[in-house]
Amino acid sequence: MWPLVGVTTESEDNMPVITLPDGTEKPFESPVTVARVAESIGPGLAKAALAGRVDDLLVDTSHLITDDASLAIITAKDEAGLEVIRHSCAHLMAQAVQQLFPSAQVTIGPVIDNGFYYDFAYERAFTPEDLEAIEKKMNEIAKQDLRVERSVMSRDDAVKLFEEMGEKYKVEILESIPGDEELSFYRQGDFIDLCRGPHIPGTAKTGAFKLTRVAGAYWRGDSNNEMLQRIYGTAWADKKSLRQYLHLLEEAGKRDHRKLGKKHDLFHTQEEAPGMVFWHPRGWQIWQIIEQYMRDVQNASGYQEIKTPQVVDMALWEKSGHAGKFADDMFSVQTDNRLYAIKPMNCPCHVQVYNQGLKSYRDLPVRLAEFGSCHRHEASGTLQGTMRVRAFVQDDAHIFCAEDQIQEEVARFIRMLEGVYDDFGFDGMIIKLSTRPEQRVGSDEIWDKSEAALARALDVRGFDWEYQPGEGAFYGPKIEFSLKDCLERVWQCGTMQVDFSTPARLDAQFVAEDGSRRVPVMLHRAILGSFERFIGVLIEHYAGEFPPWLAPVQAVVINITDRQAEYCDQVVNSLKQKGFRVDSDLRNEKVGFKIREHTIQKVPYLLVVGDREVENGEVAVRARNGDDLGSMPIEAFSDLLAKNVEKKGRTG
RNA sequence: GCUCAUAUAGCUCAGUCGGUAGAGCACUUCCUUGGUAAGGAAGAGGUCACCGGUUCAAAUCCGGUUAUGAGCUCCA
Repeated sequence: MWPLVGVTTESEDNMPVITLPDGTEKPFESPVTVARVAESIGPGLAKAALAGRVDDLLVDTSHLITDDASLAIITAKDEAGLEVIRHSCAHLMAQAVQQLFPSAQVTIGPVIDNGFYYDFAYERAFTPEDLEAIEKKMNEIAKQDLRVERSVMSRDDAVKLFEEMGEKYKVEILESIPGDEELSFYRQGDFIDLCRGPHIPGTAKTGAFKLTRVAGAYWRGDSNNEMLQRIYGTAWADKKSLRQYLHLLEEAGKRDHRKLGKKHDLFHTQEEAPGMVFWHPRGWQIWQIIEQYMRDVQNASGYQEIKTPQVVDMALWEKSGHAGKFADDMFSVQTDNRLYAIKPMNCPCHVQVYNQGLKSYRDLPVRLAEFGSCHRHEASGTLQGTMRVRAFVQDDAHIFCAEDQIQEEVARFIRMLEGVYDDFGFDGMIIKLSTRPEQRVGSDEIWDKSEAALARALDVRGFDWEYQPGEGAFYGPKIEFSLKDCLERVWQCGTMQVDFSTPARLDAQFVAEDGSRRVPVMLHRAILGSFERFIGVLIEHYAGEFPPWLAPVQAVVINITDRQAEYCDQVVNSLKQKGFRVDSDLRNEKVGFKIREHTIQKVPYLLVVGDREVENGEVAVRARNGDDLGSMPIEAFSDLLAKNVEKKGRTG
């Protein structure tokens, strides 16, 4: 918390007065700036002050307070202070880059999670060696503690100034701002940048920073524009926080699903099938567990499972509108002079199933689910492990319902999704509601209605959620439910989309109460999203240490000498008959060796069998955290495991 | 698709100035039958991603292709 100070600019004897957090009043000599107030409270605070919050406005420490106000001194301990540091680091970096590479032009440099970046236009890409030099230069400038000064300028003066400096990109930005606006600029030494601020008072207060990587980025985020050089950095209040963050990154890297997928023998990919996954026995085991779990959940929630063709005549995709928009991203095959698409999605096929037989309003809602295998030719640069692939299976379902059923169906779906994420051990989901894009089908009235229905359904459950304006699909708004991977990257998994367009395009109908033919609304929805992505997120979430109900191998029976081999086989068979996933390890190795190996493989339980256990009909149970659970009869272990694997699944 | 980087044994990686390839683990065989995180010995294993160029000589330098990674753009 920062001290919250009341500032009265004019008291009876014409002197400003500040009221400290403890209530004491202090007369104050004009002028009242954030820095001087901090100083009057104490030298420690004066040194720590990075910015101020005057009423609700973030300002520099040099800001002059002219009216009665409440003032908070912002330090590095505040989230807002950290943002100021990061933003100032971006300026510091730009200054360093221009000193080292005078022909580099500046563009923009915002604050992001954990740090900042700045985009430069330069004749070549920056190298890791450049980064080192830039970071060194930044430290030098920081040491000089240059004053950071705010100034204001008219737009036209600013255009002139930046034109003289040869900063084409800045001029372009300035020219896109209305001419009558007065703009603020920040100068530190020889560097000046257009910026709202606030910024730190001097370059020595930039905290602890490190440049992390270079990357290309399009000017104005448009792939038709030239590519700029983006430098990313991370910045923190102090060295300790920076170290902690770097350590976190390192640890997170260890649970990368690609690394663990190899280590635990779950899957692989290879050059012959880019963006497609070869699932190994253990990985496929996990897949099947999840698929059966989802099947149970869906069955309990009123869904009917179907299966539709993989290869469908292009005509259907043209009718649905997908070919027009995504033709380049579809795999296709030409056979017998007929052009087919390998299905990129399941919806049109589900409508074909719905369309069989005339439906009555009494039949609605119809909920059709499919573990639908889809192929999309995603751009090569977007592929990533199992998270973004070209062949994937969705836990897809489409709900055909009447307009007045949307609300209830959405609410019902969200309950189901919450239960599923909970069962998989996820707590922090991120919810976004994407609204109408510029290019869309359907009337504004319908969009109003469906956006409101989705928003209401979220509010009813009391969720935190955000709008993503303009990000909806062309046929309707959508809710996206995302989970985070170990690197805090956000992956969209669940989705709920309202579609007023596809059913009509594909001639879906139902007979209403009054006997008229009407078009149902279609809800597209998925909880896992794709199995590939969801399993990838799961691997990272659990760092490969799956809970017993998901573990591909739940227990390994280990003998000490050859004498117990036969008994081990009996143990494995009896546990397998109960439906558990159990392996034996009868290799001619020492117990310690085998225990080490299976512990590294994160097998939940190791069952050690020596002569003693054979004699008593027991197994010695060791948990994967190293705990010795003692010897127990096989029955007792199977009860223990059963308790740990309690049937997951909720009814929506 | 764009920018940059990377590609060496099944895996993780080393390979200096351009001179015909190396480690650990894994694998095979043998010895060892050992009670809770690595027992010992021997052996086998590589067209250095692919195609081309420079050179007396290329894993190494250059160009292209493919794949992968980071980011950007995209994501029905």
